[in-house]
Amino acid sequence: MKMSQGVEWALHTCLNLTWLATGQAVPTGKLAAFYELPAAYLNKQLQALVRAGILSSVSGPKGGFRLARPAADISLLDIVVAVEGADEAFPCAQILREGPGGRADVDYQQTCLLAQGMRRADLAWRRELAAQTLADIKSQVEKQHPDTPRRTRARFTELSR
Amino acid sequence: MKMSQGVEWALHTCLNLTWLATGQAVPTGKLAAFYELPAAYLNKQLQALVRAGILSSVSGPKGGFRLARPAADISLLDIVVAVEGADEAFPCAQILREGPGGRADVDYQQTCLLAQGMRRADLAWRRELAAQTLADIKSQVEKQHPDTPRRTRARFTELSR
DNA sequence: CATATTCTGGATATCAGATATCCAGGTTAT
DNA sequence: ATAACCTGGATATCTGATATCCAGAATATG
Repeated sequence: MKMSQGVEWALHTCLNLTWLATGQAVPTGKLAAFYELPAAYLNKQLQALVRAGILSSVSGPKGGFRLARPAADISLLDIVVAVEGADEAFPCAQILREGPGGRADVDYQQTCLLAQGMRRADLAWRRELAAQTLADIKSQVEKQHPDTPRRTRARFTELSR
Repeated sequence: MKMSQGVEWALHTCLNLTWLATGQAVPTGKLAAFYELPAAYLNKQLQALVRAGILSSVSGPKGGFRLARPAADISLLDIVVAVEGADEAFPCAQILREGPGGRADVDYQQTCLLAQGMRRADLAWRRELAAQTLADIKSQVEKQHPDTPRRTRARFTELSR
């Protein structure tokens, strides 16, 4: 039941991008150096975020990644789904097919009451993640640490590559 | 973000046990044959359920497993935690330590606002699972399929080993 | 136009955990 | 005494996450 590490990278990277001028693109190298992450692998997550429409990419010198839409329109769920995939955590393997009265023509993923119970929890999880946007987190951080925007921008500037 | 297959096995196995006389113990072989599962591996999950106090085991001939407490006192969360472990799905790797102003003496798992947002969703998930007991599921099933108790007992009887 | 920078996507290697099997040893009904 | 059954450890296999590399395309700059 572990979520991949890439989710944390993606969340923090997207949050950092909220503190930059909207037009400014940041290359993978700088985004990775910010937290000393492996650049080539972080790039895979960034590509997933681009495919999901959360980031947009720019090729060439001065290229890189930036948020594709306002932070208020990006939920934590958007980012998690982009990196982890949209599948539910509970894999209903249709175990009931093998049980007494099991029938091949029934979709137990839908009818199995245990699967429904698990799905109910899964939906509550998604609802909670969808209710929180990057803009929410951003403003919470700025309230607790008012110098974070300045420090983040400064860090990106000083990172050589 | 996939949950292990064993969770589904454990959930259905525990549910099936709610339809047996409370004193009756069922050996691993029968529990596995019920859904054509690998017995030796299912046994590992059963052992985990015993350690969690959900099942109790009986050695020797006529031995096996039975519920250790009333179905109303066993939540879906109890079973999931017993098999999957109690860890949160979101692994906060303390990424902020490497960022600007990161300090080694701060527990970012507690203070990081993104980690808190993920934890909020995790708690909602657990709350939803804790609110559903085996007794709830059992009564829902019996409402939709009144012959399930009889059929389940019959299946256990006919399974040779 | 030439060059250097950067993204894209595929191929590949490595490692951890899930899945699965087996066995030696302990318990207990008959 | 024997056979059925659980326990826990050792081990094998397979899958997915982690990680690296490279060839090709896009583009800013001089």
